[in-house]
Amino acid sequence: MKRAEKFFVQYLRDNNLKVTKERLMLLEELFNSSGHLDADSLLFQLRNQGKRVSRATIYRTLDLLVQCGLARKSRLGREHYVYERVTPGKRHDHMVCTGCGRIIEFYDSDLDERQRDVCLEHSFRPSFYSLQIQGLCAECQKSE
Amino acid sequence: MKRAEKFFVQYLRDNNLKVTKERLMLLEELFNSSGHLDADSLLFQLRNQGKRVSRATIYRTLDLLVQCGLARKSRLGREHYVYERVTPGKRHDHMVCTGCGRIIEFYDSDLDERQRDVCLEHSFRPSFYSLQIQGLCAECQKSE
DNA sequence: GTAAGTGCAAAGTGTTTGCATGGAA
DNA sequence: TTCCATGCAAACACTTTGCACTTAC
Repeated sequence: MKRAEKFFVQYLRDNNLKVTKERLMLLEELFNSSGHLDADSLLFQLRNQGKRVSRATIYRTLDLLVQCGLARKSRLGREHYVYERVTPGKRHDHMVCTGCGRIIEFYDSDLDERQRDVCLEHSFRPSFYSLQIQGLCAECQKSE
Repeated sequence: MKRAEKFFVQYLRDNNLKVTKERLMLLEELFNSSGHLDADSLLFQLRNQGKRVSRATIYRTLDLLVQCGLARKSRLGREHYVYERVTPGKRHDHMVCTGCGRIIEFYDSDLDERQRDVCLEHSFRPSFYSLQIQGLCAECQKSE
């Protein structure tokens, strides 16, 4: 966490950007949260702690975190973007429930390897958390 | 194609819905087009043929086609929904370029099988075209 | 004739942007 | 003191909805 903050501050300095309390706040919140957050969840989490930021700043800061490689932004099958912290070396993929939006993280080395091969065949370069499986989670199957 | 139309008409009748020229038109257009279309592309393709429908009807009809299983709706990593015809028995998966939005269809039996296993392990039921790989296509890698 | 479908325009989402004010360096 | 960042509200892009009119059955 401290490491991420150092990295972020350095990145800001290197790019003539300013180190503001809002930016550090957002970084901390994202790194303290596990899993996938959208801009609004982040906003409400912060509000609950009495910290106030505008939506615009959230979007702008998250973009910054994505640019410097500390976060990843993706559209996991639903109506809005979700952000997650990047943990180098800890690869994982996602199952996204089209019923309730739940996101399951998993890792399977065979699948990972096969994915790599398939991508090579199509000259396609997979991104970091690139593979995603859509379907229904156990809960949603029950209530069908 | 005729088969799909018959099926659709039957579905409409069974549900006390009406068989309108707009609905048949949309079905035909989707089935004549290969690949993935968003609502607007569909609108413009039809306009170019002198056929006029409203955007609202397009969305409403596409939903209908999804409900009866003739089409699939998904958010393939970009800002809007895309629709594609369902071709039973012809499984395929998608690579989505996060650079330009291009969608590559592919099929790999090993990957498919492994996917099935992983899903079982998590009591997750993958949907029809469930697997998606995000990354950069060859073009977009060049122009980096 | 009646219920359902259509087009239009308005309202909804979630995200981005322009601009005046505030704050880090 | 100088830019850059912030908050606000307006703009955006895409999708959905309400309503008066039209059409299938």
